[in-house]
Amino acid sequence: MARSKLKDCDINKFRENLCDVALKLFAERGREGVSLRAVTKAMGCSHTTPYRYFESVEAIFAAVRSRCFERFETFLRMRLDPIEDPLEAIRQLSLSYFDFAFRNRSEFEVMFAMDQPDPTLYPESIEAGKKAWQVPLELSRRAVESGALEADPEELAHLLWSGVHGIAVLHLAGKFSVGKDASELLIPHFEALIRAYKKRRDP
Amino acid sequence: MARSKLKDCDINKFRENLCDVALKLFAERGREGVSLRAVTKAMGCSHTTPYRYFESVEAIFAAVRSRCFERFETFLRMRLDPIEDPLEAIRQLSLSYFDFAFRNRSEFEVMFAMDQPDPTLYPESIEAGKKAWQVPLELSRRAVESGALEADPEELAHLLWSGVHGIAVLHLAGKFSVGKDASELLIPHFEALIRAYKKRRDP
DNA sequence: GCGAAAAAATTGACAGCGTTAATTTAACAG
DNA sequence: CTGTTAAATTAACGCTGTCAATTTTTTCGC
Repeated sequence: MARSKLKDCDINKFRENLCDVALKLFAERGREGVSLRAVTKAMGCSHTTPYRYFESVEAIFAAVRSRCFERFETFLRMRLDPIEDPLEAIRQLSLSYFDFAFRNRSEFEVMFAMDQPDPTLYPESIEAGKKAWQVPLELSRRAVESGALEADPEELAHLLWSGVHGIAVLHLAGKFSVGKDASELLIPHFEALIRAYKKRRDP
Repeated sequence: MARSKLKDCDINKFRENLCDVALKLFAERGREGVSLRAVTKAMGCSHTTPYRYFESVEAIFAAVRSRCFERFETFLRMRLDPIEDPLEAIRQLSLSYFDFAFRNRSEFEVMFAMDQPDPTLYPESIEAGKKAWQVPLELSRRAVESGALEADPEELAHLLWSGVHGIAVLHLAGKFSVGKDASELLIPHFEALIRAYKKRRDP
């Protein structure tokens, strides 16, 4: 047994505090403005202190990523839980997903950036992502079980998720600068998906 | 008139050469391995020379981005042009889009990263993006005009694009690590879109 | 409580990054 | 060849993450 004088509680306290500060800086300065040195300065400690609690700055961002996924999931559930009608809930998921991405841009970026290190290195981060993924999955299951849609719930959830995600990231990357606004695509996407998986009267 | 001794030809020569080297480094070392200093070292000039031809490293990446979009468009057209059937072409677009993203990851990242500077600062880059965007748009138009599908071509193209794009970026971000493989989603996505926009016999 | 041992945090240094200013080299006209 | 201008270079600055050496703080046996 490692005779560490550092109790788990203290470790987590520091890590949580660091993540809190990082999230605050995200909101204030954006992703670019958040570095190891910037965060530690905001915390009031030296820039090497985190190395006692994290392996590297990548590990730090992985922890922050987990927090973001938790916040993301909470945000979605808060909006979707009150909605009873399964299809209306799916519609609202699209809008809420985009809404979060738009209003918490930095968090969204750190969650879904393409230049992440191998996620399997940070299981905690994967776990948080999986938990958030349950939201669209549960919604799809509900829609299928209620008889509103006819589909493999997992496939439906994947298409719902990736479709909305594509709209969100293309918007954030500025690729919709011409023509349609991204938010105008959310409803057509929702409607097309419903049309594609609507239960037919007679096959 | 600016009495610059630097002919436009020479300017473009340098810029093109720099982009070529950057693309080569992309393939060799990935996006992370490409910096101003790394590129200039590979070119055999000092790290400040590009400042005579570009305003900043952001401007450099904007130029590289344009090149990537051109290569992307060429790649897609090469695969799609021989295909006559409009629906089969759309199917192939999904596969080819993903294929490019998977095999030219760094280029795809620099094209679609969420942390890009305001794209309106680099009109050339926007223009290249718009040109590539014509590919799915033309395909959608063809599918509608041929009577295979019934849709607003622009809306259809947007949903086709964003759907496939979402699958690609979620895959590259490692968010499909559990369960389904990304490429298994491309066909369901294609089929759902076709189902949603298939012309009905009797309305 | 005190001194020794261990833990935690700090400082200092390093290589890399983008950027700017000062300097040197190259090119060209008269 | 000379003087002027363009082009490229070197030097420096502040920033980044990381590692090693050092100092401060905490803990524990006596």
